[in-house]
Amino acid sequence: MSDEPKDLFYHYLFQDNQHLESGTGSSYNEKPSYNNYSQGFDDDPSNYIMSSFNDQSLERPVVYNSMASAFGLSRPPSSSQVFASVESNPKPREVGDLGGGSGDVIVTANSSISSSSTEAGAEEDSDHKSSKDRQPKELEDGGESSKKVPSKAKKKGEKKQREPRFAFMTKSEVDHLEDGYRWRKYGQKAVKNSPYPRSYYRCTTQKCTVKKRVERSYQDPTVVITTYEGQHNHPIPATLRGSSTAAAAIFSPYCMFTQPTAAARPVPTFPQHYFATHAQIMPAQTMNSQHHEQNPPNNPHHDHQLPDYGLLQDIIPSMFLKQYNYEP
DNA sequence: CGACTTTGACCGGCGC
DNA sequence: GCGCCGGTCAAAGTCG
Repeated sequence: MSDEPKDLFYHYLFQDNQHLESGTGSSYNEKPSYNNYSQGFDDDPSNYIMSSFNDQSLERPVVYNSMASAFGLSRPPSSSQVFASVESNPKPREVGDLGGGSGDVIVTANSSISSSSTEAGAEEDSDHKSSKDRQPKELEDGGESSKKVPSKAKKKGEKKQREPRFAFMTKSEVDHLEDGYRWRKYGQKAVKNSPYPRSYYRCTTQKCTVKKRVERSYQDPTVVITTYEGQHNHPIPATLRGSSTAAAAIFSPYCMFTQPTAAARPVPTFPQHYFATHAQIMPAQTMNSQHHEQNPPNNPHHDHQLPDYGLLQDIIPSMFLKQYNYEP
């Protein structure tokens, strides 16, 4: 990740999501002011996560079972508060960058969501297995080690194709949030200008190429940025080691997010039940004020102060349904 | 013993 | 070409 968002253009969908304008990319300077805990993202390059709402057909999509199924991605992590953004069809670029399109969705919700990865048959492939054509360190004299070298990968000049990505900014005490899938950590890197490392995970299911990155915002350490890349081509594992998250997931036609799990130890910021049945897109200003109010999470009056900004399915372009073969 | 994490090395893209 | 940086590999270590 770089110091600056480079060529990124982004567009905050919640600002004009009334008319569902396809993001043509407002400039970097037009970003809105943010609330306390998300203001860190303003300066965090990781925050410049795009979604490409370039689809022309913006007819109302059908009900989603979950964002995961809608996008064919992993479930968002369990947590009390989640900001999300989508990158649908990213142009080839450095994997570290989160940029790509335009349009940004911020979703707040409590907790983990229902699962159901679609059989989407994603564009299986690719870049990860072939990613490297490097040689093992010690292979010179053709010892047995040379066998370890898998293959050659891509032809030269062939740019990597990036899987669609979905990023969540989550207020949570734990870095790696339980999301129902099993992950294997395959790397950790220090993040430039951040005291917090970035961890790289890969889905442990065979032939599943989904990856995710987890890092903590350096400006607001209470916020975790989780980025999913790719689509699961399998259901959530029936049994999850040390957790019953998968089994505990609540499936509702409208529900993306379910009750928090103990594993996630979410920080209670919103009323626990408020988002239980509605995934909501909320303007940044709203989150702003809510945050500044600092109402206790279980204040019953607080519930009524939360305006309804509509359901997620009302603003997500139908392109995702098509792209990921989602069948309602 | 298998599954998973840690960690240093390596690779490739990109800017200068 | 060089250096920086993000991403990945894979050997070694850890854990249950």
